[in-house]
Amino acid sequence: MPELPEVETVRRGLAGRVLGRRVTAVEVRHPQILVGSPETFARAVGGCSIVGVKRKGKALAIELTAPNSEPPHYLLLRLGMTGQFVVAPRQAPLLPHTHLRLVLEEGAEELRYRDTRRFGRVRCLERAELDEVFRRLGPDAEEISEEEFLGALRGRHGAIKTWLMNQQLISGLGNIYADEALFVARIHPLARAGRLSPPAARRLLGAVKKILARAVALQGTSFRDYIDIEGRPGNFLPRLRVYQRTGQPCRRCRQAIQRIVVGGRSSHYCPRCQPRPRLVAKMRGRRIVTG
DNA sequence: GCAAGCCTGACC
DNA sequence: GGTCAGGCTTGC
Repeated sequence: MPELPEVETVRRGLAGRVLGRRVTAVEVRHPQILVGSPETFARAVGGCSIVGVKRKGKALAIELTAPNSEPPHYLLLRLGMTGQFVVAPRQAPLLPHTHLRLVLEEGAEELRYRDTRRFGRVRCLERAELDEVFRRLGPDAEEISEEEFLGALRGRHGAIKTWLMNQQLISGLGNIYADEALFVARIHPLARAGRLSPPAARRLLGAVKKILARAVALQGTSFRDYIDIEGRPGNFLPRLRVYQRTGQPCRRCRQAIQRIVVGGRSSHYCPRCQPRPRLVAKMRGRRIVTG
């Protein structure tokens, strides 16, 4: 599932591979993955040069300039759950679920968007619209400051796991890295976000950044479908400590990893390393009673 | 029938 | 405003 490290790997791949190249032809094979009409999309994108690739959270934006020097516009990509964006030789066989082809200048290669589940979306936007999309996202999880992180936790009554995956508060984390960060920070996924102690909150921020940096360095996690623009899987899978390891021994204490559902999403954690915070509250209550 | 990210809409 | 449930989609 493409989260920040996977999207960043795609961004770097594109920046090193297609910058400066022109899109000479557009083929929309499945309009459902587009926001807006295929005709408008093809007209806006065809003939443009790729001049930049930006990312915020899991959102990827390819900056395009038209030959007639109109203001730049952007291709916004959200890979959803099974989206793949690859550079392929034009004559390479078309795999099933290939929904979009962007032919690159000289005609030997093309960019292809593939998406089995079709949860992803591709959209062509003007600068002001992209700014609005990015503005609605919380600070990028790689760049968020301690002040922003602690401020966003304040007053939140929901579970910390759900909070980590709320893209309006902090952008870039999905189910994999949210579970992994909570394990590293030794915080139970059901702990109330706004009730984390300042040390626990700082520990969580440190864990988020550490996990993301390591995953980016290893080109992300290929749990199922994720590949980079050259078709290569990520290398972080063997480093996962809790995600999808239900019943397997914790790498720290050997206790069996448990799975619970939080906010409708499966959550994996170690019951010994990530104890329920409620116990602390009970003990505090008893201490007052026994004086 | 379940899993996922993200959007929409219902509810307080 | 926050919070939660439902729907999209298809391979397992």
